[in-house]
Amino acid sequence: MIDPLESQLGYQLRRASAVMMSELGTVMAAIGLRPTEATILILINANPGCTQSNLSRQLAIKRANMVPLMAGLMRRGLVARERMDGRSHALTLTQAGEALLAEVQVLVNAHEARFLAHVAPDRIEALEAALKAIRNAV
Amino acid sequence: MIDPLESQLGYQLRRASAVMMSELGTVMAAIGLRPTEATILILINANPGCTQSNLSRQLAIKRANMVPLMAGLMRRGLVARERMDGRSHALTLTQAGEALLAEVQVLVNAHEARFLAHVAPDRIEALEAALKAIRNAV
DNA sequence: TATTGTTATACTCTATAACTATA
DNA sequence: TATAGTTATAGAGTATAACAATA
Repeated sequence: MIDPLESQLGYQLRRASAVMMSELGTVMAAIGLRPTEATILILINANPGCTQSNLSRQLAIKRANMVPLMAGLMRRGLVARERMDGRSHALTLTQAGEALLAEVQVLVNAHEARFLAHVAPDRIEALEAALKAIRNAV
Repeated sequence: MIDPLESQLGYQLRRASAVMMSELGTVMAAIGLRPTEATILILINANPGCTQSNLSRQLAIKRANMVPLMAGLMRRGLVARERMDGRSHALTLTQAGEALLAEVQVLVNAHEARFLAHVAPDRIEALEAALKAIRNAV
């Protein structure tokens, strides 16, 4: 089959991203997390005391969509929150959350390494720079 | 906010892809197509007489999900199909489909160029090679 | 007035199972 | 037995509008 999409950057980006996301989904399912939930744990750990709105802006997830995500993480005892100023809450990882984050980091690092192994080392810097440029193009 | 995700390839890939896809969605909406519908027109044009299953494999879209997509394109008179062997149909673009495809190509080319303009020329080859490598890593 | 968190809702994309009819 | 097309359905992810409480 002739495929003109092979030479389209946007399409190739979409397919490459889908491959990595799907694989990450499988990997994360082993510890009961979805990729998005894992990114939330990573961000709270790096920014203890941050709010849901902070996360939502950083991850480009609408505030409304953060609600069920956070509820799930709190229900599972991975994240705790404490009232800050009446309308916002400071988020932190619980001990269980920190323990799970350690597993997340191992899995994510292995996942990244697995894919980067297929990219020529002298192209990795260009790949990362190009992705940032595309993200900031708008 | 400290963001460890900035250094993660998979996450950057996802965000870059989301930016381009969202932008393409806006661009394509001007001619009443979603990005996926546009890719179908492109592939049928490059492979007249192909079947739904051919497209589904090439685009990594499940057969079941092709049904409403194709139904929509046929209802709008962009794609025609003709019985081949009783269980499969040969797909072709109608005249209206070809006319719309011409618009698609103009928009897609402009869209690609707009983003590639932000990537250093000597990195584009590395980017494309890396994306292919990632796609084929599984 | 603007922001935080929330509810409700809807739309797209994706996934599976099961059916029919054909090969 | 395998394939093409289909139906129905369920799960994610994402989008908007609107609300209460607070700043």
